[in-house]
Amino acid sequence: MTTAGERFVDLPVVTENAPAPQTDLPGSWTPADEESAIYQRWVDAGYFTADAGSDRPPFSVVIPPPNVTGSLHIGHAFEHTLIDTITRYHRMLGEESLYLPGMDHASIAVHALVEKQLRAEGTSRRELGREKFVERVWEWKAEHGGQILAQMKRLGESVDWTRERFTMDEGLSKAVNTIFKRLYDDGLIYRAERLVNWSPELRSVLSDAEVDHEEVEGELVSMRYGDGDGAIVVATTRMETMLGDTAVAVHPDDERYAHLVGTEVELPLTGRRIPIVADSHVDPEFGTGAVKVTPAHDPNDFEIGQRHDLPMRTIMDETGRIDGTGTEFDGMDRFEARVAVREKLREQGRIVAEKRPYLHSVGHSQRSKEPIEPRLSLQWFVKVGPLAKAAGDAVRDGRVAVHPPEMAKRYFDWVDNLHDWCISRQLWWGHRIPVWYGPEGEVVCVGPDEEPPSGEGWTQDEDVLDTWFSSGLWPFSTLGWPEKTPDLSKFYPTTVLVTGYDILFFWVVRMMMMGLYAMDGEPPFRTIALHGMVRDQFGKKMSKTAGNGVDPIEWMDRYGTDALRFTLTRGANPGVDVPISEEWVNGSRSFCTKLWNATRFALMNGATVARPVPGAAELTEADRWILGRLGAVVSEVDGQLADFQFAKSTESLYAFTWNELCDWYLELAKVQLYQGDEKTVENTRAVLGHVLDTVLRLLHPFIPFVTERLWLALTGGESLVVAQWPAGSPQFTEHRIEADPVVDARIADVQKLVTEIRRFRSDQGLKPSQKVAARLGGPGFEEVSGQADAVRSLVRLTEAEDGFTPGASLEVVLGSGTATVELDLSGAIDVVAERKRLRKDLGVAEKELKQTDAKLGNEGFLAKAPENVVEKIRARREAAVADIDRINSRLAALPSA
RNA sequence: GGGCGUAUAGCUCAGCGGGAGAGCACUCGGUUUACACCCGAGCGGUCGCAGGUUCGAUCCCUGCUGCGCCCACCA
Repeated sequence: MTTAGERFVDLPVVTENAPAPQTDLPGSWTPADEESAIYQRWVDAGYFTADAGSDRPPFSVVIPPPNVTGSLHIGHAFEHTLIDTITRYHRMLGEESLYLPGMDHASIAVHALVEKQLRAEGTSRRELGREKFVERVWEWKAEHGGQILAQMKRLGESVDWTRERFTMDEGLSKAVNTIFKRLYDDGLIYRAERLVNWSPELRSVLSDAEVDHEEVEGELVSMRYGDGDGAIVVATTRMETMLGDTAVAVHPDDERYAHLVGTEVELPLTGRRIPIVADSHVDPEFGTGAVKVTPAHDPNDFEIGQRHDLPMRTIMDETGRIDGTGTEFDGMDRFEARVAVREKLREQGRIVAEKRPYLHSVGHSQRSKEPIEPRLSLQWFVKVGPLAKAAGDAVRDGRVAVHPPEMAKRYFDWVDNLHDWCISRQLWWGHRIPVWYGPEGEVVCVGPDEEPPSGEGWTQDEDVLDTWFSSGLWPFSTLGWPEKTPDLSKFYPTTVLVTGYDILFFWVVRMMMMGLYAMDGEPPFRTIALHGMVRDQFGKKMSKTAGNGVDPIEWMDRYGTDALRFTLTRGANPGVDVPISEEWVNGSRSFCTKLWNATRFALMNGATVARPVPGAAELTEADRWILGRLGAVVSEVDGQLADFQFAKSTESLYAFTWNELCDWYLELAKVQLYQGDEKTVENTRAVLGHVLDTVLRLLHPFIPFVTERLWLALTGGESLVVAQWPAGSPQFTEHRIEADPVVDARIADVQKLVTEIRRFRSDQGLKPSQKVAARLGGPGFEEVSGQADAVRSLVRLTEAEDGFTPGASLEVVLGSGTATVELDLSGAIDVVAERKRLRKDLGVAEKELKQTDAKLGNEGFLAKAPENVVEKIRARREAAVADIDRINSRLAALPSA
């Protein structure tokens, strides 16, 4: 992504409707009272509404559509904060920015929810019938759906509410239908009988992506098929499937069984005889080296069955009950049957061995959590080969960037190994498959503007499409595709997709495939920015069962939205998980308060943006220092934000605001404001105004509310939302004061001097507020004498009067030389404390001398190290020697205890 | 089973070839006229273990160990 400097566009200067600047602020920021009004003002002003007709360069991003059933959890809050931060950044850069909101119809999740309600009412979706059920779902949506949208307002998201979309909207349904028809006509959608992932609870097929593998405790049971010489022992974790066995397989090279291959063995409990076949898939090392083969209920066995032309015996109905085996087990649930079959075989003395518990991995339905059942079934599939290749190539050839780049490998792993995608679901809520079957077995795929075939015997396919089928179209279906809308031409491809690495496979790959296909090779986004998962303060995954889940709404209530947003972005390194805890949110609130108070101080002291900052020649060293630092921070933050380095950019801003602006500049400014001449006071007010104005702009994408409130008070501008981003803008670069190394060194010396004096005072047990008479001098002090008043003020020293006799003295080594501080301590100094401190310093200096000596005595080092490094070490050694001398003479001068 | 990542202060993490850093926590001192949601000072680490490359390794390489994640059809 480019930075501001390269892509700056002028924003119109708006002054109408601008409130007058305030000179005073309330004592504290109360987010709960102000946020909603500020948000409403933004919406009313239309700041978030993108204009497709604008000639500014576009920026667009679509929300990863949350489930209509969902409410805002911490993961959303995180993702949405990042998206909103990027969007606000681009909007301030002057780009025509669209952040498009919406929701996903979440087929399976909605079924689960509404069916649960129906159960509570003593009915079911099948009793209700398809039409009534779907009606019922729409009612549910109207009443309870989309809670999350209101919560997004709470989070301050600058989304374009005029463009809100839902995957079941008319327009989006049309997009789904259009692309289905096109894929069908291109031969990329087909119907086939396959062994699929079946969820008995949903009574529907699931795609591979909707199946999670979990380690579970089962049992591995070995049992004997047949008797006498022809007997063979096989092992299984799923006893009940033996009812559907149609063969036993052994490895072709396995000599133990060579004599049995080609023979038949009697399958217990059924009376059927099944063949023993040789297949190289079998691992002779595992178990007995003989495998029971159930082609209709196991993917491996299915393949073995195909190779050996074995019959497929389906032994379960769609609810997972044993069915059609003609045994006593018919009608039993699969788990019930598992036990029953085992016990029956035990009675017959066929159980040879049992291993319990036996840990193995079993596929579970992601939604309903029950173990999936492989099942032979007629379903619709997308032939992903050509689509996946295009999706891979788009990243390979750089048309789409993956951020962080390491994640691209994972992306390739997926697109290169994708199996055909099962898209039909035996559900009712969703986009119904637009295929009609005729009385003579005709199959017609009906396009969006076509009439379905009429007449006797024509019926539409009962199934709906996988939810991810419509989500895959999201980046262009939401912009009006298949119509050629202004939105589509202005905002497609979207600039960036921000999402978690956990759905790279699920969703991102699908959008890539669909986008490239539907939009003639134009990818759906230029950059894929992947973020991590939110975790608790110990890095543990958050979950309800672990009890470490958190409610972002509660935190926003308690600490303010900005505090939550700032905490989330502070932890957001690209692709890395984010730990969060309430303590840290509290810390972020402190930062907002600090910012508030700094601005309040500035306003109380007449800070203004009305007067431009004068040139460097008229400014004090402190002014030039803070302005130089400000310029550096502007560039830093701009680069980091353009590169999705959220954590680094907030860290830069935090450190600058707190540790430089507040801790040092504001203190130095007090001296200028209270003791300076009129000119200095005016200049200081302008510098304060400018620095805060800039910092508030930089912080606005992260913490929009408090910055808006403060900026309006400070500048009287219309709104930060549409204010200019400082980097790259002429308004800011023209008068920019570059960092000056001499000035920086001077201020660094002031800081060191102040810190050393404070340390001395602290060691001596002086109360921080107690004023002490002192004489400052020495060659080093001469250099910083311009800041003498500031130093005295910062460490509570008063000017020594004539005839002053120091009780203690202190030497501070500065970059420009040594400064001496002589203090009247109104009595003897604490010799013990002082000696302790000096000894400690001496130890540090001696260690330094030893280390540098070792380096400088090393010939290899002198020969091969770069000159500047050697110089640095020499300087360090000299400084250490000087320190040792100084400390020793101080020690000698101390009165003995 | 395959792949990826990670190991730095009590906690969460930056740094990634030449002097160990931040925030929080902790200790001490503070009602300094923006801020106790604050200010100042301080304590705290042989940078997972073992080798190697280098004048020099927390940083690069190899191995080991721990942790995390993703993928996977071990009956």
